[in-house]
Amino acid sequence: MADKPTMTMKDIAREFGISVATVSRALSNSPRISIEKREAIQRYASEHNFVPNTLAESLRHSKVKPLKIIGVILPEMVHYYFMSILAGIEEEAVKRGYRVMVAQSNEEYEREVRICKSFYENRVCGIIVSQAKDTRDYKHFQQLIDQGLPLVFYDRICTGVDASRVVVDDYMGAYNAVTHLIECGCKRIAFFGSPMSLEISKNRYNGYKDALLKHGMTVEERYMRFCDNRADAEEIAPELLEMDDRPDGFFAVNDDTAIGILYTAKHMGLRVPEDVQICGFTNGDRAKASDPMLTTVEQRGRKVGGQAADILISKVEGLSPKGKVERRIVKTRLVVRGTTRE
Amino acid sequence: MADKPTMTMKDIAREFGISVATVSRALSNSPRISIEKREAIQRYASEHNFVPNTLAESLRHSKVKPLKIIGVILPEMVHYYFMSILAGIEEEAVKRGYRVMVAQSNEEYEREVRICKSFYENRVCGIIVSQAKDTRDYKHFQQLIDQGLPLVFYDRICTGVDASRVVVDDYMGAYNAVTHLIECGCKRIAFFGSPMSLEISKNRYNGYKDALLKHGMTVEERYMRFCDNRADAEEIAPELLEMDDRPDGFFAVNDDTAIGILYTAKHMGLRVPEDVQICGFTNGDRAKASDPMLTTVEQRGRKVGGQAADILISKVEGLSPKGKVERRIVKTRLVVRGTTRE
DNA sequence: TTGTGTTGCGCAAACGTTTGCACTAAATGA
DNA sequence: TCATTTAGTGCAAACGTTTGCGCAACACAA
Repeated sequence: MADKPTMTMKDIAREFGISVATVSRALSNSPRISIEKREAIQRYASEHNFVPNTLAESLRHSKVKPLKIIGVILPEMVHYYFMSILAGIEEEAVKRGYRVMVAQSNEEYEREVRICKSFYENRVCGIIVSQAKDTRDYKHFQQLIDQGLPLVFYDRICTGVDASRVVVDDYMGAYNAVTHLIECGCKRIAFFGSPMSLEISKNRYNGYKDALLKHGMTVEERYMRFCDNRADAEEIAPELLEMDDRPDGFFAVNDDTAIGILYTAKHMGLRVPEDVQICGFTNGDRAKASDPMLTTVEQRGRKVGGQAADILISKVEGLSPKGKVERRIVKTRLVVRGTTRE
Repeated sequence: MADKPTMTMKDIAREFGISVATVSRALSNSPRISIEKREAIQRYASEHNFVPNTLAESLRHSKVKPLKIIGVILPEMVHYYFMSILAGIEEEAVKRGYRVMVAQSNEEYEREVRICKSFYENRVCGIIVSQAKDTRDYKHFQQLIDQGLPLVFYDRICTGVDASRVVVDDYMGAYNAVTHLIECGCKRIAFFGSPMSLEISKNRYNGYKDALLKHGMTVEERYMRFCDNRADAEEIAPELLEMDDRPDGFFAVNDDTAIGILYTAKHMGLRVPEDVQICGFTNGDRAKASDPMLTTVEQRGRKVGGQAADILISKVEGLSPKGKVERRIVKTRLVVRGTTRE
């Protein structure tokens, strides 16, 4: 904010009685300037904290130098996990001298495309994105990459383009959660998840399945439902809970759904965790607000965001090759609370 | 993203067989160019969607034109109210062709100062901020204003500088909440709030007080506590609940605290809402996750954010005078759920 | 002496605008 | 008729860099 009296190369040139060209070359370390003069000029410049005029530089090169701004696209903002990720990105970014520009796609393809375009025009140095549910076409992402902008996906990775990605270990998260339920004595564990079109649903389902098989249990269709929100859970859970051999354990794809199951069970007169045990996924604000508090898989949004930012910045700064695809997997952590016995 | 073959004034000049200067003047509508030529040039330019090179423009004027980027400072990101506000800002911004850059102060003064500086250097067109709890000194804000950057405060307004602000109607929110408790039959209503140093605490307290007085009740010191989080609430609430004439109603400054009170009461064997009624403030994720669900004051973060962005953009675009201080108050809305009888 | 390099630096054009000034031609006034 | 105004346009400098090219000075070899 301090208003620099804005010194130019001309000033330096005058000071040394030399030409601007020489100053320019000295500062860019051209070997065509004698070493003594070069150093003298560089010292003088840095002492008087000379900073080259970006405008002129860019104009000359007829291309602008990318700013230290990371573009982040969230499917929606008011969402615990996404906000945690944003927080993680911001922290890592600040640490390394970057800022973040943020936008929400509202899960709409059209919006996502517009955001990409706008980010590009605003000259962000790279983009971190979780694609909208709507998105089936990946041209807008590919274009960015073609323009040389590094791209990193998180959470919902894009299968259409080959870019770096960081996701949470959904498989192990689910595997551990279900194993925990089994260890707490559950014999019939239900699965409430999203349709398998999303990578993460598939992974969580596989974790669920493998945990069952590993412990000699069978995977039963009738204990599985496509359901990923509370309203649906409250509608669907009674079907299961009224069965003769009703599930005594539930693994839900997120906390919201888990809480729907929890209260449905309670209102049906079942005790949690004595009669029914429940495990969610996320560990957001809700998890601690329920009664009993929710056992859940901590999704480590901050960590995910931090890793995504790290990958991106490393590419931007050339610390790691731009083309190289990095895939990082953040470990989840089971948070045991009141909806499981232990 | 579409790579324009980047046409310059020179191209236009060549096309018309005139000089660049004339083109420049024609496009800037100088009366010194004959009207026919002016229009012809303008038509040609827009038909070939010529867009002037910002770099050159800025270089010439030796000052850069502000970008359409709004800087937003949040005390912390992972916080329901603040994310709602951010979402509201983003929506309004997008609607009007702006983008948002975001940073969190973590409630630290130092960080806040650095963010302001960095935002300025990144040439945001204005800043929307809720000051950190730490902040006692307002020079950094004043400097921004002095540099001509519009500033809008939300939530925690800064008393040190005279800038536009948008806050929620804390007074009426509290007043209505407490009135609701009274109408539900509460005779002894406790108040759990933050210290009165913050404007918002004072307002909520006043709303509480006036609602009591208005209904012929008295304000009793012993029913009031400085407490604004769950951990403290769980420690403090028992004191009150063990009194002979224990409160039968609680008004808490946020949902977190309210939930602390709720569960403390339940664990002490009291029934909610039969024995004790509770009302919170925020209406975040937690509010619907508790059992029973929390009656609370909806804080309308999206609306607050939208209004803040509106004020800011109007100033940036000169629709409203920059110097004028706007104060907007967003109405709250009482959301009645299970922790009050009605 | 001439030829051939090498070293160190400056000139000037270029990037795409804006703008003060000057110039021409036509119109107007006395 | 000549002086003055006016309208319409172009020249060229300026903004702060970068960079191809050329030039001077000197060294060294033949």
